[in-house]
Amino acid sequence: MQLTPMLESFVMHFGEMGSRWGFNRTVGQIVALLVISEEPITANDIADALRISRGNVSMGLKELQAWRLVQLQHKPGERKEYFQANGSIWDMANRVFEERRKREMDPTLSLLRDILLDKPANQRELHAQQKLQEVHDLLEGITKWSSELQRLSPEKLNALMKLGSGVGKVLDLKDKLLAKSKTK
Amino acid sequence: MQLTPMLESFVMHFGEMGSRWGFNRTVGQIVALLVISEEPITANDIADALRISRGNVSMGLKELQAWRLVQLQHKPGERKEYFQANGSIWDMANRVFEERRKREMDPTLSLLRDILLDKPANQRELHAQQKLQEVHDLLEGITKWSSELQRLSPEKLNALMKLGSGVGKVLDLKDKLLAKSKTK
DNA sequence: TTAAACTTTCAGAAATTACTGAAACTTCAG
DNA sequence: CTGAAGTTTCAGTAATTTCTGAAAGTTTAA
Repeated sequence: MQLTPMLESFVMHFGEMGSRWGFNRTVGQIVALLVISEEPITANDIADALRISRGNVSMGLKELQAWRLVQLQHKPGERKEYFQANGSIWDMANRVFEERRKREMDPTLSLLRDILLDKPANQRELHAQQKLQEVHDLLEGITKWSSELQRLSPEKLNALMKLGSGVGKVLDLKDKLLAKSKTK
Repeated sequence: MQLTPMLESFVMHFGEMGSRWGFNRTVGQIVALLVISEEPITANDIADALRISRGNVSMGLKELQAWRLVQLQHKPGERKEYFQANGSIWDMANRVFEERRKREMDPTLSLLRDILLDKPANQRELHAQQKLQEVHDLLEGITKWSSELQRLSPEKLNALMKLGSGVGKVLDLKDKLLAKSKTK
Protein backbone atom coordinates (compact mmCIF):
# COMPACT_ATOMS: atom_id res chain seq x y z
CA MET A 1 0.00 0.00 0.00
CA GLN A 2 2.64 2.53 -0.97
CA LEU A 3 1.25 5.90 -1.99
CA THR A 4 2.76 7.90 -4.80
CA PRO A 5 3.96 11.39 -3.86
CA MET A 6 0.91 12.97 -5.48
CA LEU A 7 -1.51 10.88 -3.51
CA GLU A 8 0.51 11.18 -0.37
CA SER A 9 0.48 14.97 -0.53
CA PHE A 10 -3.29 14.92 -0.79
CA VAL A 11 -3.74 12.48 2.07
CA MET A 12 -1.37 14.39 4.33
CA HIS A 13 -3.07 17.68 3.54
CA PHE A 14 -6.44 16.24 4.51
CA GLY A 15 -4.81 15.17 7.73
CA GLU A 16 -3.64 18.68 8.47
CA MET A 17 -7.01 20.16 7.62
CA GLY A 18 -8.82 17.51 9.61
CA SER A 19 -8.83 19.44 12.85
CA ARG A 20 -10.35 22.47 11.15
CA TRP A 21 -13.15 20.30 9.83
CA GLY A 22 -14.08 18.80 13.15
CA PHE A 23 -12.01 15.63 13.32
CA ASN A 24 -8.41 14.81 14.05
CA ARG A 25 -5.43 14.25 11.83
CA THR A 26 -5.66 10.51 11.39
CA VAL A 27 -9.38 10.62 10.78
CA GLY A 28 -8.76 13.18 8.04
CA GLN A 29 -6.10 10.99 6.48
CA ILE A 30 -8.32 7.96 6.57
CA VAL A 31 -11.17 9.72 4.75
CA ALA A 32 -8.75 10.97 2.14
CA LEU A 33 -7.38 7.50 1.62
CA LEU A 34 -10.84 6.01 1.28
CA VAL A 35 -11.94 8.67 -1.17
CA ILE A 36 -9.13 7.97 -3.59
CA SER A 37 -9.29 4.19 -3.30
CA GLU A 38 -10.96 2.37 -6.14
CA GLU A 39 -11.44 -0.77 -4.11
CA PRO A 40 -12.53 -1.21 -0.51
CA ILE A 41 -9.55 -1.60 1.79
CA THR A 42 -8.94 -3.20 5.18
CA ALA A 43 -8.04 -1.54 8.44
CA ASN A 44 -4.60 -3.09 8.14
CA ASP A 45 -4.11 -1.56 4.71
CA ILE A 46 -4.91 1.81 6.24
CA ALA A 47 -2.54 1.40 9.20
CA ASP A 48 0.09 0.33 6.76
CA ALA A 49 -0.37 3.14 4.24
CA LEU A 50 -0.51 5.86 6.88
CA ARG A 51 2.13 4.33 9.17
CA ILE A 52 -0.09 4.55 12.25
CA SER A 53 -1.07 1.96 14.83
CA ARG A 54 -3.80 -0.54 14.23
CA GLY A 55 -5.63 0.67 17.32
CA ASN A 56 -5.68 4.22 16.04
CA VAL A 57 -7.21 3.06 12.77
CA SER A 58 -9.89 1.23 14.66
CA MET A 59 -10.77 4.37 16.62
CA GLY A 60 -10.69 6.48 13.49
CA LEU A 61 -13.01 4.18 11.61
CA LYS A 62 -15.36 4.13 14.55
CA GLU A 63 -15.56 7.89 14.47
CA LEU A 64 -16.05 7.92 10.72
CA GLN A 65 -18.92 5.53 11.14
CA ALA A 66 -20.49 7.98 13.58
CA TRP A 67 -20.17 10.60 10.84
CA ARG A 68 -21.64 8.08 8.38
CA LEU A 69 -18.72 8.65 6.05
CA VAL A 70 -17.54 5.06 5.72
CA GLN A 71 -19.22 1.87 4.81
CA LEU A 72 -18.23 -1.54 6.02
CA GLN A 73 -18.12 -4.42 3.58
CA HIS A 74 -17.46 -8.12 3.73
CA LYS A 75 -16.06 -10.08 0.86
CA PRO A 76 -17.62 -13.51 0.40
CA GLY A 77 -15.53 -16.23 1.99
CA GLU A 78 -13.34 -13.75 3.85
CA ARG A 79 -13.47 -12.79 7.44
CA LYS A 80 -11.75 -9.44 7.08
CA GLU A 81 -13.69 -6.21 7.13
CA TYR A 82 -13.32 -3.94 4.16
CA PHE A 83 -14.08 -0.24 4.20
CA GLN A 84 -15.01 2.24 1.55
CA ALA A 85 -16.24 5.81 1.29
CA ASN A 86 -19.96 5.96 1.90
CA GLY A 87 -21.66 7.56 -1.09
CA SER A 88 -20.56 10.21 -3.53
CA ILE A 89 -18.43 13.18 -2.64
CA TRP A 90 -21.59 15.20 -2.60
CA ASP A 91 -23.28 12.83 -0.17
CA MET A 92 -20.28 12.90 2.08
CA ALA A 93 -20.07 16.68 2.12
CA ASN A 94 -23.74 16.79 2.97
CA ARG A 95 -23.24 14.56 5.95
CA VAL A 96 -20.31 16.59 7.17
CA PHE A 97 -22.42 19.75 6.99
CA GLU A 98 -25.27 18.13 8.80
CA GLU A 99 -23.11 16.68 11.51
CA ARG A 100 -21.32 19.94 12.04
CA ARG A 101 -24.57 21.80 12.27
CA LYS A 102 -25.59 19.38 14.99
CA ARG A 103 -22.39 19.92 16.90
CA GLU A 104 -21.86 23.60 16.34
CA MET A 105 -25.34 25.06 16.36
CA ASP A 106 -27.84 22.82 18.13
CA PRO A 107 -26.34 22.91 21.62
CA THR A 108 -26.04 26.68 21.52
CA LEU A 109 -29.52 27.11 20.16
CA SER A 110 -30.91 24.99 22.95
CA LEU A 111 -29.02 26.89 25.64
CA LEU A 112 -30.19 30.18 24.19
CA ARG A 113 -33.80 29.05 24.24
CA ASP A 114 -33.49 28.17 27.91
CA ILE A 115 -31.90 31.45 28.82
CA LEU A 116 -34.51 33.40 26.91
CA LEU A 117 -37.27 31.80 28.97
CA ASP A 118 -35.88 33.34 32.14
CA LYS A 119 -37.00 36.74 33.36
CA PRO A 120 -34.19 39.26 33.22
CA ALA A 121 -33.30 40.26 36.77
CA ASN A 122 -31.88 43.67 35.98
CA GLN A 123 -31.00 46.13 33.27
CA ARG A 124 -27.87 44.30 32.29
CA GLU A 125 -29.63 41.01 31.87
CA LEU A 126 -32.34 42.68 29.87
CA HIS A 127 -29.83 44.11 27.43
CA ALA A 128 -27.99 40.80 27.26
CA GLN A 129 -31.21 38.96 26.50
CA GLN A 130 -31.91 41.27 23.61
CA LYS A 131 -28.55 40.41 22.15
CA LEU A 132 -29.04 36.73 22.80
CA GLN A 133 -32.38 36.90 21.04
CA GLU A 134 -30.57 38.21 17.97
CA VAL A 135 -28.02 35.43 18.18
CA HIS A 136 -30.79 32.91 18.58
CA ASP A 137 -32.76 34.16 15.60
CA LEU A 138 -29.72 34.16 13.41
CA LEU A 139 -28.69 30.63 14.35
CA GLU A 140 -32.24 29.40 13.97
CA GLY A 141 -32.52 31.01 10.57
CA ILE A 142 -29.32 29.42 9.36
CA THR A 143 -30.26 26.05 10.76
CA LYS A 144 -33.68 26.01 9.17
CA TRP A 145 -32.47 27.29 5.88
CA SER A 146 -29.62 24.88 5.57
CA SER A 147 -31.78 21.91 6.43
CA GLU A 148 -34.28 23.02 3.82
CA LEU A 149 -31.55 23.38 1.24
CA GLN A 150 -30.44 19.87 2.01
CA ARG A 151 -33.94 18.64 1.32
CA LEU A 152 -33.75 20.14 -2.17
CA SER A 153 -32.75 17.75 -4.93
CA PRO A 154 -29.09 17.91 -5.94
CA GLU A 155 -30.12 19.21 -9.37
CA LYS A 156 -32.10 22.10 -7.96
CA LEU A 157 -29.40 22.90 -5.47
CA ASN A 158 -26.96 22.95 -8.30
CA ALA A 159 -29.19 25.22 -10.34
CA LEU A 160 -29.45 27.54 -7.37
CA MET A 161 -25.70 27.64 -6.97
CA LYS A 162 -25.15 28.28 -10.65
CA LEU A 163 -27.52 31.18 -10.32
CA GLY A 164 -25.06 32.77 -7.93
CA SER A 165 -25.75 36.40 -7.23
CA GLY A 166 -28.39 36.10 -9.91
CA VAL A 167 -30.67 35.04 -7.07
CA GLY A 168 -31.13 38.73 -6.44
CA LYS A 169 -32.83 39.10 -9.81
CA VAL A 170 -34.94 36.03 -9.31
CA LEU A 171 -36.12 37.44 -6.02
CA ASP A 172 -37.15 40.68 -7.71
CA LEU A 173 -38.97 38.65 -10.29
CA LYS A 174 -40.84 36.77 -7.63
CA ASP A 175 -41.84 40.01 -5.92
CA LYS A 176 -43.15 41.44 -9.18
CA LEU A 177 -45.20 38.36 -9.89
CA LEU A 178 -46.61 38.39 -6.41
CA ALA A 179 -47.45 42.04 -6.69
CA LYS A 180 -49.31 41.38 -9.95
CA SER A 181 -51.31 38.50 -8.58
CA LYS A 182 -52.33 40.71 -5.66
CA THR A 183 -53.60 43.50 -7.83
CA LYS A 184 -55.68 41.05 -9.80
CA MET B 1 -17.38 42.76 37.02
CA GLN B 2 -19.37 39.94 38.60
CA LEU B 3 -21.60 38.07 36.16
CA THR B 4 -25.02 36.84 37.16
CA PRO B 5 -25.57 33.07 36.81
CA MET B 6 -27.60 33.59 33.65
CA LEU B 7 -24.89 35.57 31.94
CA GLU B 8 -22.19 33.33 33.27
CA SER B 9 -23.84 30.24 31.82
CA PHE B 10 -23.93 31.90 28.42
CA VAL B 11 -20.33 33.04 28.56
CA MET B 12 -19.08 29.65 29.70
CA HIS B 13 -21.06 27.89 27.00
CA PHE B 14 -19.50 30.07 24.34
CA GLY B 15 -16.17 29.10 25.81
CA GLU B 16 -16.91 25.43 25.45
CA MET B 17 -18.18 25.87 21.90
CA GLY B 18 -15.25 28.07 20.98
CA SER B 19 -13.05 25.26 19.84
CA ARG B 20 -15.76 23.94 17.52
CA TRP B 21 -16.03 27.36 15.93
CA GLY B 22 -12.37 27.75 15.22
CA PHE B 23 -11.02 29.52 18.28
CA ASN B 24 -10.11 28.51 21.79
CA ARG B 25 -12.01 28.61 25.04
CA THR B 26 -10.95 32.00 26.29
CA VAL B 27 -11.44 33.61 22.92
CA GLY B 28 -14.98 32.24 22.89
CA GLN B 29 -15.63 33.59 26.36
CA ILE B 30 -14.29 36.99 25.45
CA VAL B 31 -16.57 37.32 22.43
CA ALA B 32 -19.54 36.29 24.52
CA LEU B 33 -18.68 38.84 27.16
CA LEU B 34 -18.30 41.60 24.60
CA VAL B 35 -21.55 40.72 22.90
CA ILE B 36 -23.59 41.07 26.07
CA SER B 37 -21.83 44.21 27.32
CA GLU B 38 -23.67 47.45 26.85
CA GLU B 39 -20.55 49.50 27.32
CA PRO B 40 -17.04 48.97 26.01
CA ILE B 41 -14.84 47.23 28.60
CA THR B 42 -11.12 47.06 29.31
CA ALA B 43 -8.81 44.11 29.06
CA ASN B 44 -8.59 44.14 32.83
CA ASP B 45 -12.34 43.95 33.17
CA ILE B 46 -12.24 40.88 30.95
CA ALA B 47 -9.44 39.17 32.88
CA ASP B 48 -11.32 39.93 36.04
CA ALA B 49 -14.73 38.70 34.88
CA LEU B 50 -13.38 35.49 33.38
CA ARG B 51 -10.75 34.88 36.07
CA ILE B 52 -7.95 34.43 33.53
CA SER B 53 -4.53 36.03 33.26
CA ARG B 54 -4.02 39.42 31.79
CA GLY B 55 -1.61 37.99 29.23
CA ASN B 56 -4.17 35.53 28.03
CA VAL B 57 -6.67 38.34 27.49
CA SER B 58 -4.15 40.22 25.47
CA MET B 59 -3.57 37.23 23.23
CA GLY B 60 -7.27 36.58 22.92
CA LEU B 61 -8.03 40.13 21.91
CA LYS B 62 -5.25 40.01 19.38
CA GLU B 63 -6.79 36.98 17.79
CA LEU B 64 -10.24 38.55 17.84
CA GLN B 65 -8.82 41.53 16.04
CA ALA B 66 -7.51 39.20 13.37
CA TRP B 67 -11.06 37.89 13.03
CA ARG B 68 -12.27 41.52 12.97
CA LEU B 69 -14.73 40.75 15.72
CA VAL B 70 -13.66 43.41 18.20
CA GLN B 71 -13.19 47.09 17.99
CA LEU B 72 -10.77 49.12 20.04
CA GLN B 73 -11.87 52.38 21.56
CA HIS B 74 -10.29 55.17 23.55
CA LYS B 75 -12.20 57.30 25.98
CA PRO B 76 -11.21 60.99 25.91
CA GLY B 77 -8.76 61.83 28.64
CA GLU B 78 -8.10 58.19 29.46
CA ARG B 79 -5.19 56.09 28.51
CA LYS B 80 -6.85 52.71 28.84
CA GLU B 81 -8.03 50.76 25.84
CA TYR B 82 -11.67 49.83 25.70
CA PHE B 83 -13.06 47.03 23.60
CA GLN B 84 -16.44 46.30 22.15
CA ALA B 85 -18.05 43.90 19.73
CA ASN B 86 -17.44 45.04 16.17
CA GLY B 87 -20.76 45.50 14.39
CA SER B 88 -24.09 43.74 14.71
CA ILE B 89 -24.50 40.06 15.43
CA TRP B 90 -25.16 39.62 11.76
CA ASP B 91 -21.93 41.38 10.79
CA MET B 92 -19.99 39.28 13.22
CA ALA B 93 -21.47 36.02 11.98
CA ASN B 94 -20.61 37.06 8.46
CA ARG B 95 -17.01 37.63 9.37
CA VAL B 96 -16.79 34.30 11.12
CA PHE B 97 -18.13 32.57 8.01
CA GLU B 98 -15.74 34.36 5.76
CA GLU B 99 -12.75 33.70 7.94
CA ARG B 100 -13.62 30.07 8.29
CA ARG B 101 -14.05 29.72 4.56
CA LYS B 102 -10.56 31.11 4.17
CA ARG B 103 -9.11 28.70 6.65
CA GLU B 104 -11.09 25.60 5.83
CA MET B 105 -11.54 25.75 2.08
CA ASP B 106 -8.98 27.94 0.39
CA PRO B 107 -5.85 25.96 1.27
CA THR B 108 -7.47 22.73 0.14
CA LEU B 109 -8.72 24.27 -3.08
CA SER B 110 -5.31 25.53 -3.89
CA LEU B 111 -3.67 22.18 -3.23
CA LEU B 112 -6.28 20.43 -5.34
CA ARG B 113 -5.66 22.78 -8.24
CA ASP B 114 -1.97 22.01 -8.10
CA ILE B 115 -2.50 18.28 -7.98
CA LEU B 116 -4.95 18.40 -10.86
CA LEU B 117 -2.35 20.05 -13.06
CA ASP B 118 -0.10 17.01 -12.78
CA LYS B 119 -0.28 14.16 -15.26
CA PRO B 120 -1.51 10.98 -13.59
CA ALA B 121 1.30 8.44 -13.62
CA ASN B 122 -0.85 5.32 -13.47
CA GLN B 123 -4.34 3.94 -13.25
CA ARG B 124 -4.61 4.60 -9.54
CA GLU B 125 -3.61 8.24 -9.88
CA LEU B 126 -6.03 8.65 -12.73
CA HIS B 127 -8.90 7.38 -10.64
CA ALA B 128 -7.80 9.49 -7.68
CA GLN B 129 -7.65 12.59 -9.85
CA GLN B 130 -11.19 12.04 -10.99
CA LYS B 131 -12.29 11.97 -7.37
CA LEU B 132 -10.20 15.00 -6.55
CA GLN B 133 -11.79 16.83 -9.44
CA GLU B 134 -15.17 16.20 -7.86
CA VAL B 135 -13.95 17.44 -4.50
CA HIS B 136 -12.49 20.48 -6.18
CA ASP B 137 -15.66 21.34 -8.06
CA LEU B 138 -17.75 20.96 -4.96
CA LEU B 139 -15.52 23.15 -2.83
CA GLU B 140 -15.26 25.73 -5.57
CA GLY B 141 -19.02 25.77 -5.97
CA ILE B 142 -19.57 26.29 -2.28
CA THR B 143 -16.90 28.95 -2.06
CA LYS B 144 -18.23 30.94 -4.98
CA TRP B 145 -21.79 30.64 -3.92
CA SER B 146 -21.20 31.64 -0.34
CA SER B 147 -19.17 34.66 -1.32
CA GLU B 148 -21.91 35.69 -3.70
CA LEU B 149 -24.50 35.29 -1.00
CA GLN B 150 -22.44 37.52 1.24
CA ARG B 151 -22.45 40.18 -1.42
CA LEU B 152 -26.25 40.17 -1.36
CA SER B 153 -27.88 42.83 0.81
CA PRO B 154 -29.03 41.62 4.22
CA GLU B 155 -32.64 42.22 3.19
CA LYS B 156 -32.38 40.07 0.11
CA LEU B 157 -30.55 37.38 1.99
CA ASN B 158 -33.29 37.44 4.54
CA ALA B 159 -35.95 37.18 1.87
CA LEU B 160 -34.12 34.24 0.40
CA MET B 161 -33.94 32.52 3.75
CA LYS B 162 -37.61 33.14 4.42
CA LEU B 163 -38.33 31.52 1.11
CA GLY B 164 -36.82 28.35 2.46
CA SER B 165 -37.49 25.32 0.33
CA GLY B 166 -39.81 27.58 -1.63
CA VAL B 167 -36.74 28.38 -3.69
CA GLY B 168 -37.58 25.25 -5.60
CA LYS B 169 -40.74 26.85 -6.90
CA VAL B 170 -39.01 30.08 -7.76
CA LEU B 171 -36.48 28.13 -9.76
CA ASP B 172 -39.21 26.42 -11.74
CA LEU B 173 -40.74 29.79 -12.37
CA LYS B 174 -37.50 31.14 -13.67
CA ASP B 175 -37.07 28.18 -15.99
CA LYS B 176 -40.52 28.70 -17.42
CA LEU B 177 -39.91 32.37 -18.06
CA LEU B 178 -36.61 31.61 -19.74
CA ALA B 179 -38.22 28.95 -21.89
CA LYS B 180 -40.82 31.45 -23.05
CA SER B 181 -38.36 34.15 -23.93
CA LYS B 182 -36.43 31.59 -25.97
CA THR B 183 -39.39 30.54 -28.05
CA LYS B 184 -40.11 34.14 -28.89
C1' DT C 1 14.30 62.75 31.31
C1' DT C 2 11.68 60.07 34.54
C1' DA C 3 8.24 57.39 36.01
C1' DA C 4 3.58 55.90 36.23
C1' DA C 5 0.06 53.53 33.81
C1' DC C 6 -0.81 50.70 30.80
C1' DT C 7 0.06 46.74 27.03
C1' DT C 8 2.46 42.81 24.86
C1' DT C 9 5.52 39.00 24.64
C1' DC C 10 7.09 34.63 25.48
C1' DA C 11 9.42 30.75 28.23
C1' DG C 12 7.87 27.36 30.80
C1' DA C 13 3.88 24.95 33.27
C1' DA C 14 -0.61 22.99 32.94
C1' DA C 15 -4.30 21.04 30.50
C1' DT C 16 -6.01 18.72 26.76
C1' DT C 17 -5.99 15.69 22.94
C1' DA C 18 -4.15 12.03 20.13
C1' DC C 19 -1.56 7.71 19.60
C1' DT C 20 0.57 3.26 20.66
C1' DG C 21 0.61 -1.40 21.57
C1' DA C 22 -0.42 -5.12 24.46
C1' DA C 23 -4.32 -7.42 26.38
C1' DA C 24 -9.05 -8.55 25.96
C1' DC C 25 -12.61 -9.61 23.13
C1' DT C 26 -15.19 -11.85 18.96
C1' DT C 27 -16.00 -14.97 15.36
C1' DC C 28 -15.62 -18.91 12.99
C1' DA C 29 -13.54 -23.37 11.05
C1' DG C 30 -12.24 -27.79 12.28
C1' DC D 1 -14.18 -27.11 22.68
C1' DT D 2 -9.69 -25.04 20.67
C1' DG D 3 -7.11 -21.95 18.39
C1' DA D 4 -6.33 -18.97 14.48
C1' DA D 5 -7.64 -14.73 12.40
C1' DG D 6 -9.39 -11.01 13.03
C1' DT D 7 -11.21 -6.55 15.88
C1' DT D 8 -11.66 -3.34 19.88
C1' DT D 9 -10.41 -1.31 24.16
C1' DC D 10 -7.86 1.36 27.10
C1' DA D 11 -3.90 2.55 30.34
C1' DG D 12 -0.04 4.95 29.75
C1' DT D 13 2.84 7.97 26.86
C1' DA D 14 3.60 11.48 23.45
C1' DA D 15 2.33 15.54 21.09
C1' DT D 16 -0.10 19.62 20.92
C1' DT D 17 -2.47 23.46 22.58
C1' DT D 18 -3.53 26.75 25.97
C1' DC D 19 -2.49 29.60 29.93
C1' DT D 20 0.24 32.07 33.38
C1' DG D 21 2.96 35.63 35.07
C1' DA D 22 7.13 38.00 35.13
C1' DA D 23 9.86 40.81 32.15
C1' DA D 24 10.10 43.87 28.39
C1' DG D 25 7.85 47.30 25.72
C1' DT D 26 5.02 51.58 24.88
C1' DT D 27 2.87 55.89 25.72
C1' DT D 28 2.06 60.05 27.90
C1' DA D 29 2.21 63.56 31.57
C1' DA D 30 4.99 66.35 34.16
